[in-house]
Amino acid sequence: MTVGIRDVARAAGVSTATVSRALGKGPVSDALREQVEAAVRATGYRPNLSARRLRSQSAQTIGLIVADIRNPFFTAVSRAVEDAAYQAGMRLILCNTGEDAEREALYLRLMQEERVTGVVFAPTRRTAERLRPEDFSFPLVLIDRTGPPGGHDGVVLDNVAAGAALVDHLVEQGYSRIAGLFGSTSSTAEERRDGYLAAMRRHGLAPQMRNVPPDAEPAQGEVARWLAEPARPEALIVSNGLILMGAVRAARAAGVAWPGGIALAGFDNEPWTELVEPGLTVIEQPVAEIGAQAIGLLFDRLKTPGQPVRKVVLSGRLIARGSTARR
Amino acid sequence: MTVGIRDVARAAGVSTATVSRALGKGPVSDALREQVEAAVRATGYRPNLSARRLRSQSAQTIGLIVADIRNPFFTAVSRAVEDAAYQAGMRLILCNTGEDAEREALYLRLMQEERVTGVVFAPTRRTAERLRPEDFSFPLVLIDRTGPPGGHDGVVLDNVAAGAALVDHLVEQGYSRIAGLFGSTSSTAEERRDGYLAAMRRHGLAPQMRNVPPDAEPAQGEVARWLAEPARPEALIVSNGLILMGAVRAARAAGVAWPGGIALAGFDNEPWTELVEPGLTVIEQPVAEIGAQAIGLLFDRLKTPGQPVRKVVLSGRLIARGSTARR
DNA sequence: GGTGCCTATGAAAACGTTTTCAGTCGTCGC
DNA sequence: GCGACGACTGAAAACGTTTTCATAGGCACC
Repeated sequence: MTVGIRDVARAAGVSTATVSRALGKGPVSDALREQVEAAVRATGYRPNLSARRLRSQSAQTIGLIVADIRNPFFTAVSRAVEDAAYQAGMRLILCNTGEDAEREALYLRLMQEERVTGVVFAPTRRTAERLRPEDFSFPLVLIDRTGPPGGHDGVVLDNVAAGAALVDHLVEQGYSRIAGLFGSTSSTAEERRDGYLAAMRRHGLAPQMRNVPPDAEPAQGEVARWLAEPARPEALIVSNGLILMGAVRAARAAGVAWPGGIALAGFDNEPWTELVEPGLTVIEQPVAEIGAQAIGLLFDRLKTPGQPVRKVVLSGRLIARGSTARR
Repeated sequence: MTVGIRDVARAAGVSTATVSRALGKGPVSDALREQVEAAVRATGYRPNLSARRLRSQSAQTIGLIVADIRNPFFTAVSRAVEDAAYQAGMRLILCNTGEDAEREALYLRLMQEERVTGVVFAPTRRTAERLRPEDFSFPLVLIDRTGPPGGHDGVVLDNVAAGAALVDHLVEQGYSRIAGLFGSTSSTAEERRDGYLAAMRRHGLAPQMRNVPPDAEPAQGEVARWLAEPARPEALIVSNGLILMGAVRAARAAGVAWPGGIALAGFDNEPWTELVEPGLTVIEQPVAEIGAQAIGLLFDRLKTPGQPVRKVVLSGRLIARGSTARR
């Protein structure tokens, strides 16, 4: 029915071993190699990757597990990962967990069954904590969020510094009643909060913090309530792009302008943060670099399995815009 | 080394066939099934999917090939496709082509080699034209863009109607010098242009059209030039979300306000189109529905291979905002 | 009590490759 | 001219499953 390597071998008048070598990198005479290539063209042969993987015990596949591909941060990172992967001749399996620990476990199990070459994973805090390297037969690189030290390679933003940078910037612009709204499921949000807290203390200011599931709708609700309270803060720092969107929606809905009604600053330099008027002050993450570094760490570990666990910490860049104009 | 089905069989005191049946749906006595499950737990056995696929000739995998996952339209669709796929017990392989015909061909070949169950594909116009069903051994469902009639199942927006709806809306709002800027690589843009053209003729207005590669930067450049010309149009209709972003950037950069300087309308109800001030009038596409329908068509065809080719045409929804306020 | 059928099970074949192993042939060095 | 060696090739094993095929046992029916 479907044409296999034996059909090609027969057409070329050689053995299947020779066909395999001609298509791979084995030693074959030029004459036979041409015969084989002609036979491949004639028969329209396409190798069966399942069979190849089974025999060669190498999947040439990397898995990408993120919370939600619609989060622009993950979208951008995934594109970088995909580029790097396909450039190395690997395919990409994509999984969305929706921040659900059960689905995370499910997909990790799937990766084991696929016998993937490696996995790039942005875990929830809960999963990150119980992630034990010895449970996995492939390199696991964590992005955005990190586990306990010494566990897995990872590439993250310097979140503490970034959180502090936003506070410093706002203080410099003349704000003092600076509140923080942070995501409740990731270690990333925690670190940004820690940076916020430390900087507030350093400036001798009273922190004011809340937590919220890291999505636009819950954030919008929380900010709406907050804006309605009598002691509304002068400025609000939020811990990711989706929460920032929720905050902007809430402010619009309540008729509160920024920075006049409340100054806004957050994370992720998504295109729209510039287009909103006034533009939003954000910490830009080097998304492409994060994806590329993750694949780099992964390949390094494949090459040198025994090397010590590495954590690449990248710096964010503060982009000051109108939303935090001088008070 | 790694634990296989024979190890489980040995541990359970049964044959590998019984283990396979116990894990699948074959007929096994309750007693043995429990023994097998215990053995699986004890050994930590994980089936090898490559082997399973090879033997069972069923990959349980669907491929998704889009131009760029960072295009929010594709992001949203991909999420819907992924949800539906995993719900059906299938995995998703993601490919970005960057509107490059060569990569499209590469990835289609990859899908053949993976022996995937089916593929959801948003082809460029050039590839769509030469897409012949008999070249593929799996169902291929086209989304967003469509090929020659009768070729493959597909789900698309009613682009002609949508393009016309934007014109009608602008005319109703009092505009007459309405220009159109359309993407140059997809049949979708062509159809939207056709709708634009037809509606302009119907209203007795003179069309004014340009083409541009469907990305933000080229669009920004083109719109910037256009805005600088003496006979600037009163209104501009653009054919997708990225081009709309380029247009907005160009207008901002040139200090041209909307709708005063130029009215703007486009496609894709992305979150930021609402947050920009004034908000942008767009045609909203039912993205989740498109993804779900694509998987639906795919499964239908697997079940009933011989049925006639179907094309699902979904209607867009006009969301009128300030960018096209009455003139 | 024999015949036939149905269910549960195991042995072994099969899936389509890559890789090992054992040559074969020509060439080189002496 | 002969042994060793190297480069190329083919036969067959191997990868880890599922599936086919055969068989054993139990049960119903006459």
